[in-house]
Amino acid sequence: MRNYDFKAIEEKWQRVWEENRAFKVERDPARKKYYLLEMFPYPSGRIHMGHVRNYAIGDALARFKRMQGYNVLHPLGWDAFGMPAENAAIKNRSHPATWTFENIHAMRKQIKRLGFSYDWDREIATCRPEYYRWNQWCFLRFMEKGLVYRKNATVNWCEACQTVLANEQVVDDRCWRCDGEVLQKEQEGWFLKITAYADRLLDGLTTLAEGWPEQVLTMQRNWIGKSLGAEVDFKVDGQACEALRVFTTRPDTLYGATFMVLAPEHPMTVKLSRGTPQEADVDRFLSQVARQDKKTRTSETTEKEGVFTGAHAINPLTGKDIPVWTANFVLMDYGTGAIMSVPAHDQRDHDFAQKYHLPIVQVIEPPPGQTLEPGRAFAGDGTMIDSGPFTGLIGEAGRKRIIEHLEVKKIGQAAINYRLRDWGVSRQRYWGTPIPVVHCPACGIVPVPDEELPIQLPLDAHLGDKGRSPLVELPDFLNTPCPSCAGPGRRETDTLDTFVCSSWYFDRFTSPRNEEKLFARSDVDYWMPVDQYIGGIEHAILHLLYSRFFHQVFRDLDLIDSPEPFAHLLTQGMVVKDGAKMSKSKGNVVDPDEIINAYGADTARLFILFAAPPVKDLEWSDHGVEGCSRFLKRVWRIFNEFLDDIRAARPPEPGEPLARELAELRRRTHITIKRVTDDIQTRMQFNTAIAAIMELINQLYTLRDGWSELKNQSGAAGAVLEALETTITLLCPFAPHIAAEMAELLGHKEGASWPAYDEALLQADELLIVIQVNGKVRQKITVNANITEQDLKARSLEDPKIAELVESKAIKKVIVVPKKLVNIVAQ
RNA sequence: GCCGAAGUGGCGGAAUUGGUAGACGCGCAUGAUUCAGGAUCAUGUGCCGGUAACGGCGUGGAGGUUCAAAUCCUCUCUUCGGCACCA
Repeated sequence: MRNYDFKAIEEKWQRVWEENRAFKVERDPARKKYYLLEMFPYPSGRIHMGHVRNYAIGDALARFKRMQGYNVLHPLGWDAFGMPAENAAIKNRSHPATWTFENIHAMRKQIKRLGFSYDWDREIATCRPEYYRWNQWCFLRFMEKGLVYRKNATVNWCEACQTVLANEQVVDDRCWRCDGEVLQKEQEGWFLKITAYADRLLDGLTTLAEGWPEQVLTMQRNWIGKSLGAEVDFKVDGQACEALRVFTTRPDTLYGATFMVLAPEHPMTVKLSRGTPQEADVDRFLSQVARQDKKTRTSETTEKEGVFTGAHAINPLTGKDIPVWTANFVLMDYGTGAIMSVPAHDQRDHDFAQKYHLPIVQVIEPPPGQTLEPGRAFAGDGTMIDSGPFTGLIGEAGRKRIIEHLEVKKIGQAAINYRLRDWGVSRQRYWGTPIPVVHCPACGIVPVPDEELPIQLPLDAHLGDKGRSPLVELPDFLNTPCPSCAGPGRRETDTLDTFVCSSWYFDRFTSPRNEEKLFARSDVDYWMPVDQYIGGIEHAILHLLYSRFFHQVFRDLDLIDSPEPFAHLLTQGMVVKDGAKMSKSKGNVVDPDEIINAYGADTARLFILFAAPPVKDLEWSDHGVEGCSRFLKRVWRIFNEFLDDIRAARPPEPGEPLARELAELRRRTHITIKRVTDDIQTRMQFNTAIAAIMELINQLYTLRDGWSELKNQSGAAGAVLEALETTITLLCPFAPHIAAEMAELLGHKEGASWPAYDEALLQADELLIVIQVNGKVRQKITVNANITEQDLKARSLEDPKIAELVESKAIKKVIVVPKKLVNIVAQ
C-alpha cells in the first residue's frame, strides 16, 4: 500500500485544478447562482492563520454549494492601496507598487498551496488603474448627486511622523508607528454625505435580520444612532439677537429646563458674554477647553466643567429667566451645539446643576413602582407634573403634544438627529486613488470629465514623512488645464481613503475585466447580492456600513437591483494561542507555511475547521493538528485496505437484505450524510460535520477484523464501497486533495455531486430505551423499534431491576417519550 | 456605567425541539505488534467510594418551574468583546 504522500497528492491536484481552470465560472441565467465571498486581504506580505481560517470556511461552503449544483462565484482579490505599503517603501527606499506586487505574488503562492477553489481569472488588485479609475468614476457620480463636499475637520496628527493618521491608526492616543503623541488638527478635506442615507441604512438592517448576526446589526444601529425629538428656540433675555436653538429628545421635560448650556465652540458663547462681567471667565474657560484633546473631552469620566456666560434666556413654556452657561460636555457637532438642561431628569444635567448650585425642578412623576433616588435624576418616562396645560400627560403622548404646541407657536418642531457623521475620505498620502477634480482659480472646483479617467497615480513620486501628499511636488501631475475654462488649474493632491476601494469590489468581481463600465448590469444583477459573506467582526461597522452606503447610492444611480449587498454574513472568531491573539510581540505566531510543510494543506484546513465552530475563537493546538493528520492517514489506510475488494462492487440496492453489521454500516453511512449536510447547510458548524465523518470511519475500522469472512457475504463489498465513497464525497469541502485522489483511485472523474440520504435507512430496527425512576436513569433496555407505548410501559415495569426499585412504592405516573425514555414516578 | 456574547472533564469542544450530560478529537492508562523507540491497532478514561455489581455527586454559584433542566424563569459571580457625556 502506498503511504499517504500529502505533498505529492496536493501538488498534483493543485496543478490539475490550475490547468483545467476548474473553478472558473460564467454568468448562466439557466442555473441557480451562489456568490460566496471572503473579505479580500490587504497584501501585507504573508498570510496568517486568520486568513487560513477565513478562506477555509469559505472554501468549504463554496465546494459544498458547487457539489449541490449551484453556479458558484468564489473570487479573490487584493485590497492593495494603503499606508503600510508607503511606510515600508519609505523604510526600504523602494516603491509602494514594488512592495505591494511582491507581497501579492508571495501571498498568492501561499494561498494556492492551500488548494482553495477560487476563480483566479477574476483576481483584482485595487491599486491597478483598471480598478481605481472606477473609484474615480464613482466619486464623480457621487459629486453629481450632491453627495460630496469639502469642509474643515478635526484629524489625528502625529507630530513626529508629520502626517495624518486614520482613527484606527491611533492606539491609546499614540501613533501606532512611532508611539508619538497624536494631536487634533483642523484640516480641509473631502467628505461623502453618508448621513443623507442614515435612514435607509437603518431601515435596511431590518431586512438583514435573518442573515446577519444580531451583534453586528446592533452595532450598526448604535453607530447610526437615530434620536427622535424636537428643536426648540429659546429667546435671549433683553437682547435682540437670534434665539438659541436646542435639540432635545425629551420635550416633555421642557417645564423643568432651569438653565441652558452652549458648546464652547458655539458662536453665541463668546457673543453673549461680551459686555458682561463674565467676559474674562468665559475666555479663560474657552482656552482651557481648547487645550483638551477630543478623546478626553468626550470621555464620560471627564469632570463636567463650565462657566456662566453672563446672559439669560427665557424658557418658552414657563416664561422664566434661565441662565445660559457654556460647558465642556456639550459638543458642537451633535444636534445644534446647545442644550436645555433639565437637571431633575438627566443625570449629566443633574451632576452639573449640583456642582454649580443651579435649580433642580421635578416635572416628571415616576410611574408606580419606581421611585426618585436622592442624588439621581429620573430619566425614565412618567407623568408630567407642574407642566401647565400638559400636566397629567404620560411619556410619548406628552412629547407629541408639546411638539404640536411648539409648532403652532412657531418656536420649535419635531426633529431627528443622528450620531452618524459624514465620511471623511481625504488622505494626504500617496498610495491611494487620486481624487479626480481640478482646482481652478476662475471656476473653483471642477470635476475631471469621464473621458480623462483614470487620473493615473504617477509612479515617480518622492516619498517621505512630509505631512502632505508627495503629489504636490510633481509639477507634471499638479499642473493641468481647467477642464471647464482651459485656464491653468491645479489637480487635487489628496487621495481617497482605501475603504472606498473595498466598498464596491464585490460588484467588480462580477465583471472584473470590463473596460467600459465599473460592471455590466447583466453580470451584477445575476450575481449580486453576495449570498454568503465571511470575515472578521472588526469590520462590523466601517467596511460593512460603507459598502451598504455605496450599494444604496448605486441603486439610486440605477446601476444595480439588489436591495442589500450581503444577504448573509458570517463573522468568524479569532485564532488564538495560549489564550491570546497571535502576534509577533507575544511570540505566539504559528506560520501557515510551516504547518503545510509538516502536515499538508488538507490537515491544516481540517484542523482549523474541526477545532471550533466558525463564529467562536479558535485555540490553536499542535496536538490537535496531529490528531487531524492522524485522521486523514486513517482514512487513507482503511480506504487502501478495502480498495481491491470493493473496486468492482456496486452500492447496495434500496431494501437489499444485509448482514447485521453491514446493515448497521449502511445506516451509519446515511446518518452521516444527513448530519454532515445539516451541519454545513443550516448550522454552519463544520466541527460536528467532521466529527460525524470520523465516526463513520471508526465504524469501518470495526469491520476490519472479521472482514475476511464477511467480504464473501452478499452486498458486503457494496456496503463498504458506499461507506467509503460517501466519506470521500463528504470530505471534499474540508480536505479536497485527498478526496480527489481517492475518488480517482476508485475510478471516478472529478465533480461528484453531493450525496442524498435514504430516509428509510436512517431508522434502526432496535432502539435503546432509557428507564428512569423519579427522573434518575436506572436501566437501559433494547426494544423493537415498532413497540407500542403500552408494551414499552409494560416492559419497563417488568424489568427486574426496575421492579425491585419500585417494589415498596406506589406508582403515581408513568411518562413515556416514544423512542427515547420511560420515566416512572413512584413514592 | 450601558449593551452583547460566553462560562460544561486534565484540554479543544458536543448535546439540533426540555428527555441517556460529556459525541468527536487531544491527553492519559493498559494490552497487541516491535530488539527498542516511533508509528499502528485494540480497550479503557467526568469526579468520589467500591475488586466488582453498584451507589453518590456533577454543566460558574444560589433559588425556582417541571415527571424530567446544560437547555426555561429570578437573583448573583466571573471572563471576553463593543459602545461610552450624543442632549
